[in-house]
Amino acid sequence: MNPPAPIVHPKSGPLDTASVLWSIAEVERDTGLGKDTLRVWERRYGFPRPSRDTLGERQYSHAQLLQLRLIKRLLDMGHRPGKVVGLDVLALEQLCEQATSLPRPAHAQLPHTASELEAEWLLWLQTNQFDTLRHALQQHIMRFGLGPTVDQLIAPLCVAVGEAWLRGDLSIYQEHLFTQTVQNLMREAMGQVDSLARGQRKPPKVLLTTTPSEHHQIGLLMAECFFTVEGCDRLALGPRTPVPDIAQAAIQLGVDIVALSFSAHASKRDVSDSLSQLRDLLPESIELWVGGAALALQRKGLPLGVLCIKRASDISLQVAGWRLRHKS
Amino acid sequence: MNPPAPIVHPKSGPLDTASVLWSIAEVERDTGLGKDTLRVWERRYGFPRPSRDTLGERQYSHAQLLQLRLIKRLLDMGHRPGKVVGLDVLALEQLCEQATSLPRPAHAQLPHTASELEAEWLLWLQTNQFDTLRHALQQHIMRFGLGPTVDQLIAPLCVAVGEAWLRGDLSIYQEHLFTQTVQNLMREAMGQVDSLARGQRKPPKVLLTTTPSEHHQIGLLMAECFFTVEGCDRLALGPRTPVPDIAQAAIQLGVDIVALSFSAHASKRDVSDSLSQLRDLLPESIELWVGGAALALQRKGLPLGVLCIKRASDISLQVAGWRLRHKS
DNA sequence: TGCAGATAAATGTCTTAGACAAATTCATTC
DNA sequence: GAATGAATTTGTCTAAGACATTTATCTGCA
Repeated sequence: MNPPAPIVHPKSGPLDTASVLWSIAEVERDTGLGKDTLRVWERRYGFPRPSRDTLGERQYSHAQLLQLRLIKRLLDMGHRPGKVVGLDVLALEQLCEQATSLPRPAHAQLPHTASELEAEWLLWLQTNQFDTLRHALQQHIMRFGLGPTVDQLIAPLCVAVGEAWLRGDLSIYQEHLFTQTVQNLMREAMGQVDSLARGQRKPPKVLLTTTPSEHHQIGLLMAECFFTVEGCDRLALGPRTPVPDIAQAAIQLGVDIVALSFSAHASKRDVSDSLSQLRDLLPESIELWVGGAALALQRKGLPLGVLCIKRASDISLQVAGWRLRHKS
Repeated sequence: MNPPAPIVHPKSGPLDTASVLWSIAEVERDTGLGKDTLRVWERRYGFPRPSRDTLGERQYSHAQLLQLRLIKRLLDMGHRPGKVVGLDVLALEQLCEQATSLPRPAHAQLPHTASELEAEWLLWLQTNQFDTLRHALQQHIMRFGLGPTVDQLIAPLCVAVGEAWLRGDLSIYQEHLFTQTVQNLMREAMGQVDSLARGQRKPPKVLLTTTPSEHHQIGLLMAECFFTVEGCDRLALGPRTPVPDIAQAAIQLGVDIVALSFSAHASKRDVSDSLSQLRDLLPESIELWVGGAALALQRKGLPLGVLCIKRASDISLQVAGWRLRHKS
């Protein structure tokens, strides 16, 4: 019904990914760039200029798809379409590396246990040793605790996996398996913390979810981990709840805090619109906390009454602050 | 970037859901009907005919949205647009009830423990007693086992929740919380089964996932439960893996079976295209099993070499059959 | 130098109407 | 009944144009 997509199907030809052609609907799904956007870029910037089939419909080459992925990544990092859509692959890759090498110093501040081992962890993924990864992560949790593991190991690993995928060092299914492994692990760990607490949950009561355009759940789970180790009462709605329904849920369930997560793929517009709408719908007594890799969060211009969490580990501090404020 | 959606925002007016207007992008997200489809229906059938703002852009009323949801449900059940898009709400509701009352006898064949208690379970959801629900489900698993619980309790409950949402008896956040509760429970139960087995996993090795247009994961988890109780070696990719990557994963990971799940919202085109493409990409030695509520699966016309699972519980039988075939 | 405000450029999404392949239904014939 | 062929239905693609909104640049003032 929705995006059925005329699948270009290499019946019995060479099965190399390089020779496959992509329809506009498939490119939209793969890159997250809307059909209208793709067409208007072609009109304005002359890229991408796909070939046409007998019907006159666009057929994107694999090279164009890769270039579009690269462009999307750069847009998510804050570049403007007019500056990057016209460039060739080489220039794009330079820009990308230039940017990924910058945030390193920020990470270097922490005990860089992970940062050095990172290559080894990635190797496990590349060789499909997911059980090894799982055990290593479990051990890390036991040794350093859930919070530090999420903050210093899982979060940087997610970034590294994303970059490896972009470089082509990791295939999509490996990224999926990584995500599933990590998610299950976090859920399991939280379950253990809960069973230790024997149902004793302290305030604040927190509602966790994402907006409908945000599919990624892993940031939310990382946040939930920190709320869990603080012993908070949590209600996880999972991803993709419509904004009015988030507000309804928060009010009817009587929560103290609504926590949202935005990945790097979130559009600035969606972030600010959702936040201001939600802030309006919620009573003042309910706080709105938001975090994630989205660029829109790092700029100023967030609506008033929205607390931006820069690092997941800051949640512990903020929870302590909340409890202090509600001591009475 | 992608579907930023001009959010219609009732700044300080009456906050009733009934008075809110919806943009075409929001209607697309809510109903799953594409923008192009909505516009072409208006042109052809005269419905929905939304009002326009000062810019000339479509503003759908809440009543129109509800009617579109109803229509989408009927389409998913196999009705044709030309027959249902022109009808009024009353006729639509009659059609809907007429259809939902039919499949009951099929369910009545089983021990209808659940069917009678269903109202009580739904009441827990409506009153937000999710812990009660959770405990009751856990108890049910302990008493009757994971397989029977999934087959006779969880699956019908999912259907009942979907219908309750359509009737307006359940809000979206309650449906989300239900889904999360059930998903966590199934994952937990599978974890327990695994820990009992101490890593001993027998063939067949199964890869579980959905296609990119299929967001729903719960059917997949139900399937995974049955593979788990059979002691199979499982690899869960989570939802939304591109078809070529499913094939790549299956080959590189050396699985015996690829298991896909399609919810009722899946379009026929997507189902058949994905299945035939995947069947082509996979070697014959890897079996392709598919199940779910999608209508396309119940009709004949599935590609050769695809095994359609009518009920989740059939998985146990099929696994036994597979093992018999691979005895040598 | 730094900050406010106005102007100009950029950008994504919506609009229109037409076209056509693929799927489905209906009528006809064996 | 089952199968063949014609007619209808249906979703998605195409085109260029329009415009609100956001971002960048320039200007003036402290």
